[in-house]
Amino acid sequence: MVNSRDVARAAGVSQATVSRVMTPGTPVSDATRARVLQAMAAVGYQPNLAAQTMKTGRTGTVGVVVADLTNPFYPQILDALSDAFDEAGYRMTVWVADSAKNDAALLAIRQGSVDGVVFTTVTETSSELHGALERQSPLVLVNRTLAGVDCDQVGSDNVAGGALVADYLVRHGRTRPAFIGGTPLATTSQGRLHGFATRLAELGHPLSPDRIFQGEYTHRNGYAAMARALDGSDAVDSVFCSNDLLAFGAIDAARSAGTAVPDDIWIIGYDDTDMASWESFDLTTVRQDIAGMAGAATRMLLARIQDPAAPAEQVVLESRLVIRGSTAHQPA
Amino acid sequence: MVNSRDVARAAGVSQATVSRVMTPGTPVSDATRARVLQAMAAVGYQPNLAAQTMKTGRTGTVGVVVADLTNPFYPQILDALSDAFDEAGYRMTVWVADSAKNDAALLAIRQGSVDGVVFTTVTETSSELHGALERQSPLVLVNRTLAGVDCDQVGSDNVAGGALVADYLVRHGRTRPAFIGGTPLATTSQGRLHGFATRLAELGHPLSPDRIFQGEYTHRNGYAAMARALDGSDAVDSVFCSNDLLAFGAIDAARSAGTAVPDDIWIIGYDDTDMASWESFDLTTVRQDIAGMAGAATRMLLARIQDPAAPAEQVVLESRLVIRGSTAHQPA
DNA sequence: GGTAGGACTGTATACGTATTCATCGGCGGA
DNA sequence: TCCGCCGATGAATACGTATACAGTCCTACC
Repeated sequence: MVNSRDVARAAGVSQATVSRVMTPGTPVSDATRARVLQAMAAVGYQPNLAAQTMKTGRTGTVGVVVADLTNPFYPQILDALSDAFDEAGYRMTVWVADSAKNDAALLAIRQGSVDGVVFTTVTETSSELHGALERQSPLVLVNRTLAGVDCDQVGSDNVAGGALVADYLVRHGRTRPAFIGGTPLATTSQGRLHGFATRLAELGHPLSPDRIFQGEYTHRNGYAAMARALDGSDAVDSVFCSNDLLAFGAIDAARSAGTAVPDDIWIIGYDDTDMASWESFDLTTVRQDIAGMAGAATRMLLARIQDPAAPAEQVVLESRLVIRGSTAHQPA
Repeated sequence: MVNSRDVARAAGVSQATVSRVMTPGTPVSDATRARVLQAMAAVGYQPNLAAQTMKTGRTGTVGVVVADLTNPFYPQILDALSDAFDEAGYRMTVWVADSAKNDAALLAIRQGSVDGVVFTTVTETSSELHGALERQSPLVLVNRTLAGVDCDQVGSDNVAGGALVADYLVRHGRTRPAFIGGTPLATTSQGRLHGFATRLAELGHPLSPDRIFQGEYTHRNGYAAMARALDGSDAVDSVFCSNDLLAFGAIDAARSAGTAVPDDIWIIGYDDTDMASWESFDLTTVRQDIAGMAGAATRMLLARIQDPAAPAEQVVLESRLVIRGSTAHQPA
């Protein structure tokens, strides 16, 4: 492994000068700079990242915890985060959380292997998380947020999103909706249910508990819940799924059962993933600004790394309803 | 940041002993070990990864380059790789390749920020790649492989897979197939097309060039290609798509055009991603052993890191046809 | 009972870089 | 002409860990 000393020898300068050439804002004459750069190219020098990290305490790497890549929402946000960090000159380490990988990510901060972490899937307040916050470790919660936790968070207004759907359904005479939600541990699902149920009640069509189905955020569960909803004695005329993946499962279940969408039943999702616009699904859904979330998260995390003691910032993005074929197009 | 010296002071031992406690195979008395472990817990010690890396030259991190997370194949393989590396005690850095991220990954090896890299999406032989191989950098090609390049590779037998499909179609009287492929730069698509066309010719039903559509591996392109295929004057009775994502697009296009699947046209994909089994698609497809590929890649990369000079290994996994509803179920 | 050897632990050092401190030369102002 | 300042560079050091080396003590065996 060729190091800066080798370059120095080749260029006839000291190791310190080689280092200076790579550090902006340090005085080096044009002549020596040129000589050093040429020597670097000649010997194929690459600075050793571990050594740089040890000296500066910065790794130039951030971590991202994502759950369940089979939910297309996460690849999309990962994609957006990747672009954003890339542009900022940061590398990105990914933990695919099947269980308690959150703690692994927090550990990584303590080990100094990442400068900060983005969580996309926090479910509860672990003691590890609290510890990390007390230690002022740079971290940002995206998507799933936690009320009452004093740290940078960026999410969308799930309550408002749920209310949007309630408004839309009732306005079009769909007053017997069901709700298919993700795990109750997910704050996203909680918020959407809450906003949905509350607004329905306000509009005089309260959501009965036996029309609420909850489980993992999977296609399979969306399918199973929909099957049960269709089986119920009372006729459900619409279904609000707390994410697109569940909605896809629900659509598939309806299709299997011979129930027509949207003629017999309306289906609405949440996220507006790319797949929602595919003809097979053509899903009416609440659009989340995924790129906006990723952009805000990146900005906030980098700012936090700069100044760990700054006051926490909480960003809430607007959501809006995207109407497609899984609900009837009513000409005004 | 608390370091091993702090632990040593707290435990009343030398820094070297603290280090020994963490290194298996070094002699430490039970009493000291206990005292040190207790001190570690008391002060909240976490070893500094950068320093460890600098001493040992090993980072305990591997890199993975994936392309296009919107193709469900990649999340699945990423998931599998994540599990495998996790179990092996390695961290995983992910590059989401939108362009020339391959070079970034190779650079990372030279910078010592990863011990090795898995490529899932190599398209051509860059000079960077050659340079890395000459430098004996540990790297493994998965999925897309390169003939004539002397390095560890694991892929599936795309030629055989294409032939499987040809056999199946002709056996069931579908003799006017079209082929919708990914970019010709992708060795996977090349191989599948080659196996498909060759076997068709052998069976007396050569694939005419105007029934070959190629483009990016996207839903959109699958849709567009299918639309054109349906527009053609001669009646295409089946379509082989070189991955599932294209097939989903093709199914959507057929659905939009009012062409019934499988009654009017058969559609076959490649990969057997989870989504292929969703009722909306119910896609006959060539199953790739994704977990097997990930497992082999992990094993090979770690072995390569152990011994960079070992002879290169090339693994080819079997594929098999999974028959579903997008082709007619013919009772024997 | 003496000694060899093994188990354990402390001291010292090196990994490759960034950065402080000191040195040197040149240049401008008085 | 001389002094002082600044730009440019080299020498030296520290980051936190792993490990070679050396020392100490104890046990076991002759």
